[in-house]
Amino acid sequence: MSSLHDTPRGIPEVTVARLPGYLRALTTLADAGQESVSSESLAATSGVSPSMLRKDLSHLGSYGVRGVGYETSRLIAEISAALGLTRDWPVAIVGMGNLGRALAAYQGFAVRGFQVIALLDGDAEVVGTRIAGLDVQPMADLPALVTRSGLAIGVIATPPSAAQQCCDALVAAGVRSILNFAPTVLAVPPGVIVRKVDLATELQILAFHSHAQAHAAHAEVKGA
Amino acid sequence: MSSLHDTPRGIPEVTVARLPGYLRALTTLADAGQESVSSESLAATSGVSPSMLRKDLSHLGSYGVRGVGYETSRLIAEISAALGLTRDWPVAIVGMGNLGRALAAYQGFAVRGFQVIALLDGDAEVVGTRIAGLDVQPMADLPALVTRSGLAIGVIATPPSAAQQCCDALVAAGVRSILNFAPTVLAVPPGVIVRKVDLATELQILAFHSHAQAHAAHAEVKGA
DNA sequence: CACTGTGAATACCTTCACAGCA
DNA sequence: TGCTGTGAAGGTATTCACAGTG
Repeated sequence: MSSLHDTPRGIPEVTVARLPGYLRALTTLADAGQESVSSESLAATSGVSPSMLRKDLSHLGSYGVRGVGYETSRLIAEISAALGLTRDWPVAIVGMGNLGRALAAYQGFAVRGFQVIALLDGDAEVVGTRIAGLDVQPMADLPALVTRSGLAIGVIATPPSAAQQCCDALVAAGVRSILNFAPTVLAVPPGVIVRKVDLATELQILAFHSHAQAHAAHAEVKGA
Repeated sequence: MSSLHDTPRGIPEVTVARLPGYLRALTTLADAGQESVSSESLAATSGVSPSMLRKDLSHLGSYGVRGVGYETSRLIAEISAALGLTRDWPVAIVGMGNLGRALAAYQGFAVRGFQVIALLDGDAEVVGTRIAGLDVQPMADLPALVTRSGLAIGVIATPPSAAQQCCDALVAAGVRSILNFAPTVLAVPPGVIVRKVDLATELQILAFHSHAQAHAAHAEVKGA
């Protein structure tokens, strides 16, 4: 029943990755005053198929009502609980270059429960400067941040050459969840989870499709 | 043989998504002077299994030498060609809020072949202001950008409420590849490809794992 | 009756294991 | 001999189709 791709609580990784989308769709519906929603309608809003939505939700439990649908507020509560959004998650950003500063200034982290509590940099020149209302701290402060502030999530925004070293420092301090913006493959011990965000990769994937399409269009013209 | 998940040239979507990673690993190796690399070594650098790497590369053709490995420069050329990186891809960013400005300032787009040629905004107040060396243009300029500059990739960095409208404008102007930073599901006609980058989603996935781990640790303490 | 929850079927992706070739 | 390229096997994810139920 449970497999290698299942998470500790038996929820498949792919399902976990889709839950935030459902949560967002539900929040939108709830804000609009909808108290109940069918799998068909919620699936459409979330951009997935109704059967996939139902299968995903079935991993959390049976929170729907047959013949009716899902109670919006109930489902929001259940998904939030499953994702662990009932508590706050302190975040630290490591690397105050172009990207790090952009991330610090961008208010996208200030969503439900996530808060940037510290900015760090390995360069003594940068430490102590003030960015987006926070004093940049040295890497040596990491253990104290974990102990005192419960830091759980680290964001790596360093150049690729420094990423592994910063990752090691985060892991050594006790951070178990890392969001990596550096274009590098990070090596981490078991139990530490890394997710990667890479603009260059995304653009190259888009380029492939534009390229393929231009090709196809050209072939069509030649064939006609 | 070919399936629904295959791209026009018969390369599976998952493979396309991994090619940029191989390309980066290869570039690193080439810069270090390595002229040849085995699937085992390249796979390790790219963070995948050797068999997956070989299967992926086999979709592009037979560019390896049995008993030896892959010639670094040759493979770089072949993957670049497959991804369509042999030409330039002009990019426009739509939405000059917090995120859009951060993206415009961040030099992450300035990788091989990608160049931000225009910044756009729907707000007349913002149009005409200068950001990161470019004058912000009105949305009405989109068709001309596509015609005159060959704009092919649009980046949406607007608030979610404006995202669909901007997406429609991009599509109407002829843009077929969209990178969406807004937390919304975009509806697009067939032939248009959308990729999504969402910090909130990434953080929530990480929260799930931290949460699950805290749970597991707690259970262990109780059980002991 | 309408819609959920779920076994069964299908499609897809990854890994295995080895044939084939420099 | 050593490593690639690939059919076959195994495992995962998605869709189908319908039994179950408020």
